[in-house]
Amino acid sequence: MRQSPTIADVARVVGVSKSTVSFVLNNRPGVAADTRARVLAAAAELGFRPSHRARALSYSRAFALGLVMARPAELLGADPFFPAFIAGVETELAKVGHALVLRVVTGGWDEEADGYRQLAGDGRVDGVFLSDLRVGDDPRLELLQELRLPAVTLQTPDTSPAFPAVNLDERTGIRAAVEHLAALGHRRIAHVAGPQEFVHGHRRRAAWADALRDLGLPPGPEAAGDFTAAGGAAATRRLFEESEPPSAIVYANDLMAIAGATVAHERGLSIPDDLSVTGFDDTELARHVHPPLTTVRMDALAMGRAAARTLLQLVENGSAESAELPPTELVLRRSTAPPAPGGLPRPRASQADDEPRSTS
Amino acid sequence: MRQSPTIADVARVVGVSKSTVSFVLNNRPGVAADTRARVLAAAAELGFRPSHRARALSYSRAFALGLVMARPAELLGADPFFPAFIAGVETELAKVGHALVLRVVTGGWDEEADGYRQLAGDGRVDGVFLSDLRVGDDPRLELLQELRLPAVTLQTPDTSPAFPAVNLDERTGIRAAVEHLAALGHRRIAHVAGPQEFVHGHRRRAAWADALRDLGLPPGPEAAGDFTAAGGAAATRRLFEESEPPSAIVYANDLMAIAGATVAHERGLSIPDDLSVTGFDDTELARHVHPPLTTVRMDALAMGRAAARTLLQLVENGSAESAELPPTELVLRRSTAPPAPGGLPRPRASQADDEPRSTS
DNA sequence: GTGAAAGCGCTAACAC
DNA sequence: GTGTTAGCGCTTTCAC
Repeated sequence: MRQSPTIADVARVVGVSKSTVSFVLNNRPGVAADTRARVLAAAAELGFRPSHRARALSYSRAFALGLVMARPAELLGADPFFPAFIAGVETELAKVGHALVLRVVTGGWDEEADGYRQLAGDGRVDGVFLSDLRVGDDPRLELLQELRLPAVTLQTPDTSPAFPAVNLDERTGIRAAVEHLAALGHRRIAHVAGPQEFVHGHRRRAAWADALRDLGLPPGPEAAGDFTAAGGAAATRRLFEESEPPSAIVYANDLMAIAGATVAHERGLSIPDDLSVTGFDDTELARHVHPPLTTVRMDALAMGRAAARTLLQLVENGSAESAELPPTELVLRRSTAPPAPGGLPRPRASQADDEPRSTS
Repeated sequence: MRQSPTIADVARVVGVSKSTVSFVLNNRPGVAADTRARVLAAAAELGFRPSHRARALSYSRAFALGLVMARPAELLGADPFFPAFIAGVETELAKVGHALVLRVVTGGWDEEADGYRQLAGDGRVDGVFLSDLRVGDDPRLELLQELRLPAVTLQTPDTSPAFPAVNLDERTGIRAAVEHLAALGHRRIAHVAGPQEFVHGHRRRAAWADALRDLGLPPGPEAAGDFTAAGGAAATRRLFEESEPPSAIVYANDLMAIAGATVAHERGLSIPDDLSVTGFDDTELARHVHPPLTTVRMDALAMGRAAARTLLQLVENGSAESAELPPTELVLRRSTAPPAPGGLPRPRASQADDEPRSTS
């Protein structure tokens, strides 16, 4: 028990050869039932555990999948996505004995590219998850093909998809938010956007813009954010400097929405009476800020699970279908109300809104 | 370039043996300068990258370190600690070509123990980081010794330390918070604690209690939280039900503080006029809530870096010194002020704000 | 200085 | 059915 027992130890104890043991352990046919039983018994007896390292060398596989998180360090702690996503990924990987290896790069593209190059070159992983897809030609797509590293993208890129994707319909939830605000009487509905170079930032903005258009509302004012609280606060301040400030703001994530609401408070505005706001993500905190945040729920855990399953399949089979997740839904809380001039007495009687209510 | 070139390819090109190439690549002495140069040139030319898998098998080392995150899945996204900690760890590991492998366990102790067992048994990692240390005998300590898996703990356990630790002085920051509140005139300073079975939860509470005692103030009321927003809100409500509610609350983390402030708002209390609150962590959001949160800053990134360096050293040398991080500091913002002259106003008619916890 | 060969623990042809 | 043998790609002892 000082050294972990090997396949050879098991073979010696049973009195068979290594290959027989290997066959049994891998459930291969062609082993006498009796022998099989004795091998299994001996393996259990010795506490045999196959060496992952030896298997990896033999199979030329890492039995591990990789995730490169490229984020400025400040944002990492605030972003609710990765932890939940990772948890989802891991639950699937653990089932099949794969590991998740993580790289964090805080610098620019070069450092990020190096991250993938090392993961691939070292043979540390058999495939990677591609989050934060960039609009247009994401340079990582080409890089990964060059590296021959299988991947699954979060969201399908606009360009020809080289890899299977996990798709989350963000549009439906945002549209529901805009429709909800319009139904309350808002006509000047702004957007604080995420970075437009990212697919998710871009799509959320497009969903807002399209919803306004479809409702026959004028294009609302907008301000660029960066998904950070500081960026959301700054963007909100810019919106307030408009000649005609909005009566409602649709934020591209909860963090910016919460920071934006704070800016409003500090201007002496009351939410939702003077300004309605909506978020995106439905972070745990969303229901615990004042007022509780109306937001679009997205299931990062499910996304992680789906991504892991898809990537595992791709790695095993050489191909995999893209996965579709259920559409995002609007969660009504108390940060939205009719606009101030209308002055309707707020009919907010039933607010036990723990269940998402899709308005579509 | 179809197959990654091996040490044998390099040897053949140069016209030397594999072992010579190996010697050169590992900077071993005893190779003619000329030969060495030719080997290096050929390796560069071929784009040779040593196979991590083969090295791992030869050295019987994984060149990877592990982190098991044990958290209910729903809460993972809300916790600001892990992402920042991981970023810190990774910056150090990347430098020396090690990988970080992650396990997420959402179940109970059995699942967690299995996580460590698998990581060790598979030889996936050479050591692990132990976060969320439990007070008293943390069962993982014994488990890891049994598994012969090197570890570094975040905070030194109360019991005989079997592993080096990375120590963060949380006490100083909390004490500063209590002293700050006392200096403002508060005499009834409450605490919303983290789980007392965890070292960090326990120490933060102790720091608060000790500070009160040292200032000659009466022991304040307290309520148990669980580091989640929901738990912080519930604990805060319990404090308000005291016969003599506190005029200030020291929270064991920002998340609970923000949720607690929301509860206060909903009772019609104004922060900081009617109630002062302080947090712990200094998350990005802390400065972007209303009012900006006075809190204790802790540097999870630095903790990750220190932990990685310590664990690497332990794995290399077989022993390592514990590391001490700079003491936490109080960050003054606007959630603290002198107590209201008349004491705490009677809470407004309390609304039915016991939102059931979402389970998804 | 350099090469041959054994070994890390497993898989997989190919004989018997 | 089972054993023998040759890899997977690297390190390392030991001759030369």
